[in-house]
Amino acid sequence: MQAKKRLSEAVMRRLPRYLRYFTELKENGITKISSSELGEKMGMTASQIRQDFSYFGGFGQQGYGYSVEVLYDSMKRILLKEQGFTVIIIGAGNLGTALAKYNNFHKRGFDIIGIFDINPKLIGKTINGTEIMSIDRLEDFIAQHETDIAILSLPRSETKAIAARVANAGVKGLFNFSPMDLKLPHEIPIENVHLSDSLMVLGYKIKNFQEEK
Amino acid sequence: MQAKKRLSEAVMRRLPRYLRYFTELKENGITKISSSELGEKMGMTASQIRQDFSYFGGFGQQGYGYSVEVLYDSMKRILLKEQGFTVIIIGAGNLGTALAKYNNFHKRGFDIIGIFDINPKLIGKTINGTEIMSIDRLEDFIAQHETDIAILSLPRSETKAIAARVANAGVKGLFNFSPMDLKLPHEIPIENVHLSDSLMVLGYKIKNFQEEK
DNA sequence: TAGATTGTTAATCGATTAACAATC
DNA sequence: TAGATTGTTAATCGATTAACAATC
Repeated sequence: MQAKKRLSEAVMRRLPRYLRYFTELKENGITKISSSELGEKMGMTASQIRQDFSYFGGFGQQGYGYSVEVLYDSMKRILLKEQGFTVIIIGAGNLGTALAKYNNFHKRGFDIIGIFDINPKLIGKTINGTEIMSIDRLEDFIAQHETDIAILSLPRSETKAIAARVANAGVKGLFNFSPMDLKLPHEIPIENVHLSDSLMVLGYKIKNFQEEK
Repeated sequence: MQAKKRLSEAVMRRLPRYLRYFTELKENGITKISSSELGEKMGMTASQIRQDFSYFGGFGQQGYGYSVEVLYDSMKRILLKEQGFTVIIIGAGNLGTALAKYNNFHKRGFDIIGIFDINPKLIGKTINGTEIMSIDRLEDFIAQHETDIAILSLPRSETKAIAARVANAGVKGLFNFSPMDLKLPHEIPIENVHLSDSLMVLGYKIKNFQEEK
């Protein structure tokens, strides 16, 4: 076991997928697995799996394989925070509302503690027990409730300004749904979900898949 | 100008981002740009941009740079279909409804021609002018309306079976929102949007970003 | 102990960057 | 024509795969 170089982006993006598979194995009562069995299941090489795990010092035992329990616990510890992450949603439109009601976030340890909108008609209503507040109360709320993540489900035109406000107020990371590359002066981690981009990639693949036949 | 080897996945995934920037340049009335200026704007090297474009034979003129008009038209032609893509949404829950109302898909040439659900209370209602139909009519509808893409915004437990049904019925690609890796017997292009995975990546980045300071 | 499978080092493959000749 | 900037070839970098010694 040894400390290795900084985890690469490629490996990091595979971690949630590992966690999904470990959860499934656990639920199915499987207690041990080898890198080659896991590779078969996940559609990747055994070598890559062992290489990935070695970034964390390795989770297995030579000659035996991996304990699913150890895999699951280790990956959870690596990816999640003990107390969970606190999340606010800014923009209670269709998408914001859908995300507020999306149960998988909560299951994974992401707790929605506040929702904000500019529309007076929405303010005061609740979604899944969380109140929609005026965007004016944003800084105030963040000052009073430690907030890890702000989900930005806003019109493109509003996104940059609101992103700067929450970053200044002390939010630690942004989950952005606007079709733009968000860059901030005050540097914090940002994850962009570009739905139209993904759909266009699919469209391109379809066009090419057809042509190949 | 020459036909080159098959476009790599990495380059392909950058194409929608190029299109976004070309659209913006056009809207701002900029008519020409060099690879170094574009690289600066997009946060990538001029070399990578020229290399990427060369997969399509190159869009520029030596000594001059690139015509924004040419860039925009070329990328649109590469990514989109003349008549647009036809899309159905399966699952009219919170997420499905939000996607049906999401204007950016339509702007990019993806037209929602049908919505399906199993819930009798929803059937017959319309979202943005599109009727919600019973899932029983799925095969029937696809047979009558050429359907490029099915968006799957369904419970995890339903996803696999419905995916197989639409693939069999002749849909050409799947846009899957369930937190699972969809594999089908009948091989067609699939794009997965794993929102929880992305959020976990953000969580991991936040944890590490904090530690580094 | 013998067999199995890891963790790690080495080899390969692919993607990005640098350099430069071609040419507008 | 001279200057600029492309398209492309070569060099570098990083990620994946293969091989194998360590060891349970």
